[in-house]
Amino acid sequence: MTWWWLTLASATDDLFRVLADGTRRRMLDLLAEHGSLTVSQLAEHFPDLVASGISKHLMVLRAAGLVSASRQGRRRLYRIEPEVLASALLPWLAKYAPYWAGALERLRRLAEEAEPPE
Amino acid sequence: MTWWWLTLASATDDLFRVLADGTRRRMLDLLAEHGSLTVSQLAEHFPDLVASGISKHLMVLRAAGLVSASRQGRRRLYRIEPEVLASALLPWLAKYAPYWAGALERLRRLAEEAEPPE
DNA sequence: CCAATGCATTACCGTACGGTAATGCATCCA
DNA sequence: TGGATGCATTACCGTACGGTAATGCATTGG
Repeated sequence: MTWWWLTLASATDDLFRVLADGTRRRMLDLLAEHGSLTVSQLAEHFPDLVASGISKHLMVLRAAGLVSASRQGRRRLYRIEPEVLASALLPWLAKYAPYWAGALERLRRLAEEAEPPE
Repeated sequence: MTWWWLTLASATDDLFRVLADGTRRRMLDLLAEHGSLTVSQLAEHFPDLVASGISKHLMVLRAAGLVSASRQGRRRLYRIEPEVLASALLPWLAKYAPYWAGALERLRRLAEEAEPPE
């Protein structure tokens, strides 16, 4: 059980709760793919959600530090913050790394070949 | 919104929802560390939970395939299934791998040095 | 300048989920 | 063999969370 007046949840805990929602993960995926996108560009991919829904998910992602926002005229540009995701996820993954030696090697090779956008 | 009569959630989605709970992640961590543990051995680490709570979390982990159980007399031995976690998590991680080249290299080196229990 | 655009924020609602209590069912031991 | 142990399962409750609707506030174009 969680209480609002106690912030004992670890950063890792917060992260997994943020990632537990499929819409937010798709938003992260889109931002990882394109580097940065405006809210309306993001919203195009979620026809089932109204604007406030999009906005709320982006608030959650911002609060977790997984994305950052900057004004661009009257639009708002969202950018992914990959290091935040890495620094929260990779330490946790390290506990299971011994089981995954081969798979991690493949993953690392993927990382070398591809280049991030921008 | 999710409806019970529609099982459109992807395996990845299920996985993140399972991992969203800190208790379940600690259970996985303990099993990753020890290889396999009985329910009461696991329960020792969760003094705030009653037995049914422990059992429910283990049910969720079992349903996701992240752990497997076998009878050991009147005890029940839980074992981690690391490949299931890997096959669900690593494809998702691959999308972000380009951002994490260095960190993944460190992680892979960790995997090489350490050996899994049993 | 003033209506329209782009987005944030708030209030509110229903469902999902974590928790406990109660019950039951094997298995072991004295 | 009968009570105790180890665990699963079910029913039930409160909170957290995802969703929409309504409102507001900059910014921009006509």
